[in-house]
Amino acid sequence: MSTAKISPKRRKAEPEQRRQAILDAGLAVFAAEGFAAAKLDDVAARAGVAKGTIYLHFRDKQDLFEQIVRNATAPILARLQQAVALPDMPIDQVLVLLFEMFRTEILATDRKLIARLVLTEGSRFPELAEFYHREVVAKGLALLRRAAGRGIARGELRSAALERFPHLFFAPLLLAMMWDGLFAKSDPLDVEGLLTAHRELLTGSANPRRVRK
Amino acid sequence: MSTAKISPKRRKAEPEQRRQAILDAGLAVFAAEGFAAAKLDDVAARAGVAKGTIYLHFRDKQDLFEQIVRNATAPILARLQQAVALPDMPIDQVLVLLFEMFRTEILATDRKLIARLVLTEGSRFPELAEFYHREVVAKGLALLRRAAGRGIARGELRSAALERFPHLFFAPLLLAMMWDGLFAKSDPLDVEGLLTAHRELLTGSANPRRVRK
Amino acid sequence: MSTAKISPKRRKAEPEQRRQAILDAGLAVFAAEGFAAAKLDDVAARAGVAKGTIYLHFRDKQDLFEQIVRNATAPILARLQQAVALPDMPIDQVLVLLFEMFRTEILATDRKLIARLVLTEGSRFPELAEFYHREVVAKGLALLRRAAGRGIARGELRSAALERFPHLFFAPLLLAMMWDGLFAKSDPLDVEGLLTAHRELLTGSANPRRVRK
Amino acid sequence: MSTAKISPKRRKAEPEQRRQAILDAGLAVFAAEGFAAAKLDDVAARAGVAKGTIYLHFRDKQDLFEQIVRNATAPILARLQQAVALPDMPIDQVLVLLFEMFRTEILATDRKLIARLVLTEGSRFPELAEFYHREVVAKGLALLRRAAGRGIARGELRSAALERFPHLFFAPLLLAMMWDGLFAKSDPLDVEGLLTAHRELLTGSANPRRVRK
DNA sequence: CATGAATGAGCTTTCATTCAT
DNA sequence: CATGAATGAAAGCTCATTCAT
Repeated sequence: MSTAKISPKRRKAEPEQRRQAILDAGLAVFAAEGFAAAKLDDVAARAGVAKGTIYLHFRDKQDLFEQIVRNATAPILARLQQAVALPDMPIDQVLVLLFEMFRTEILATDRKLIARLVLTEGSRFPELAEFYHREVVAKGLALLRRAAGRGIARGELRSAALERFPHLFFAPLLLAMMWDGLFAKSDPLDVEGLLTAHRELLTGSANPRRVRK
Repeated sequence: MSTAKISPKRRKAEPEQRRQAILDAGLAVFAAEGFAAAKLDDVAARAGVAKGTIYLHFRDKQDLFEQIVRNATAPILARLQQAVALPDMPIDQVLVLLFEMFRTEILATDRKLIARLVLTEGSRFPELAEFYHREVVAKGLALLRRAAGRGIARGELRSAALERFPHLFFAPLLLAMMWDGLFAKSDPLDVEGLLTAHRELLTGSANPRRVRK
Repeated sequence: MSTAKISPKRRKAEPEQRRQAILDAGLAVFAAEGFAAAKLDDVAARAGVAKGTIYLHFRDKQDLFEQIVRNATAPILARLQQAVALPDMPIDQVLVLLFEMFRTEILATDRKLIARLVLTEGSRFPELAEFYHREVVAKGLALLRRAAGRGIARGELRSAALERFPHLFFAPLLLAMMWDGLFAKSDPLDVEGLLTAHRELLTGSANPRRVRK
Repeated sequence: MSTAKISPKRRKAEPEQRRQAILDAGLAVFAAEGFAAAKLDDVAARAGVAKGTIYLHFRDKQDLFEQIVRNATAPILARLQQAVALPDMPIDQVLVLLFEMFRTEILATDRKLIARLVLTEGSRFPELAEFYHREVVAKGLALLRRAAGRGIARGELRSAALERFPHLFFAPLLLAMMWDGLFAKSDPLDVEGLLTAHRELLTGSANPRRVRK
């Protein structure tokens, strides 16, 4: 009775699951080896499928790579939408939220690998880089540019420069993302401390709450 | 015997020139293609030597790659030494100097390619990453940590966090380095503006000198 | 039970129709690509069946190929039987009939593709070549050998050689069959003219009827 | 002493010899298996080189195939030139010469394989077919068209049709070339007899010498 | 019977590395 | 030292064949 139910479901559900398994395996392998050195044999093995199966879902190695990145964009965008929809709040709280979101939703997940792949391989895939810029980077910058504008209007931010260069909000996030996997072994980075310090700098003469602690 | 006289100096000098030509060509090719996709054929062609000649100077492809990075470290270190040896000066001036140095000595030169290679390939070469961290990153951080300490002592910096996380000085430099080659085409970055804005944030309520100018 | 009634004939007829559709599709694909380069995917698509269906009717790719050729033999044999059964007539009329039959029944139909396939792939399928020789080639030669014998006896053919080498009747047909598809684009062949000229040569001092026209 | 001489020669002479070895091996393998089924592994093994060596001389499999055919054209052309340069002689002698040349220079050599390859694979390589038509077929036809014209003028040939369709001279050669390798095993063909009979037909009221025998 | 997703052996092609000259 | 032809392991991709549904 149980098998009678499981079996039909497994067969029906599998196509998309298989595709996802390949995407997941591909991400792991591409992240570990880089695009050029990644072996589709390894991807297949890790996904638990035969080599040929990859080609039922993806045109070729490059297509798989691009689908991995494109596929991971949707959830990030969803997070950004949430952030955009937040009620107006002090810039300091916005940053606390954003940095926390970054730590839990990006750094602690596979999405960190996606972002790193874009950074490390993007220059060899111009269309992909452009896609990522358009869908993720530009939107994130716009979001923070607006928040910065409001913060400046309210007098919460001293420097107008943040509206012109919202990149400055993100630079330490980028650094944190790259540090790990490069220098983490010899010199681990206290990401929480880094981001707290970053907030201090951005929001002015130190964060009283933090400082007192 | 006659040939030995015709070009005694050239014969002596050439091996080292050849080595350097290979290093230069290798940097260009590795930077353009990444380690795995780089072809030693291309390196040899670009260096104007035969493919076999590479193996007279380097054990294998990986050794060439590591030598390229290690070889480029010395000049960067020299710059850092200069910076360390500078007389004590206001933190603002230190930053102006450092950011200018970064723009002219790194961003505008091949050293930018070296740094990018470390960032993009470093995780596959742990020893190399460790070497780079020890020789360049750690020293740069220490330098700025000291400068930050002095700045705080003098009241030029509001936030003590910069002494704990001198990384924050560098994060926008990292961003500038990666932006180019990824998103430059669709959204060029005003690096000078970015770094000026960054200084404003670091040194407090806007940069009066800049503003007046 | 209800389905059994809805289309009792269709259900019975379909299997054979399907088989024929696969044979037709296979001929087209094998003729266009050759045996080795032909893809069963293409055959299935062209036949409007699933790939697996091919294996319900044929053991494997090679079996399909052989069945295609064997299957096409029957109609050719029927034509040959007709020709054999013809009343005794002047050799010239026999040739007119035969060449016309060749043009309309072979050259203008898919059977041209069959013959070409035997010529181009036969050496890799010895049994098939032997089958084709036994069933078609040998019979055709025998037919013409008899006709030649009668023509010589009647003084319609000058050369006894045609009885020993009835192949000479067929050689231009072979040439016509191969020319097309090889050189037709740069140098189209007037098959009717060729066969008429051929008859002139075979039947002696020009064909008076043709010449006068 | 002997090795001292052999060694330098072997190294210098080899490049072109190697290329030729690959061409020869390729012809054998392509002729035996057809283009699509031929394995470059087999070509390399038969040529006594490593697989990669093929790619030092030929762009890819198709290039190797085309070079094999193109490479074999020169000697055939040379033979044709000789034939063209022959002094004017009775058409019967021309045919004796030509057919003999065909038997010894084509049928008995690897060039037979070349011609067969063009026939069996030409339709998949239109440029190659066109090349072969232009360089070999058209020239051969022109040669015989001239000879036919002279023969007709002299009254040695009864039918003017041969000038319009010199193809008729060649058709039995084509048949002989294809017969072998297809039906030779079950029904060997007496090529000499066939060509003699063909000459009888072409040159008129039988060949007295042959007939008496 | 029919389907078509899945398989994996097998093929072409590349390229780091070697070595005779 | 320098060369570059040769090597052959390794990787991407294809497609005949199978089999659960």
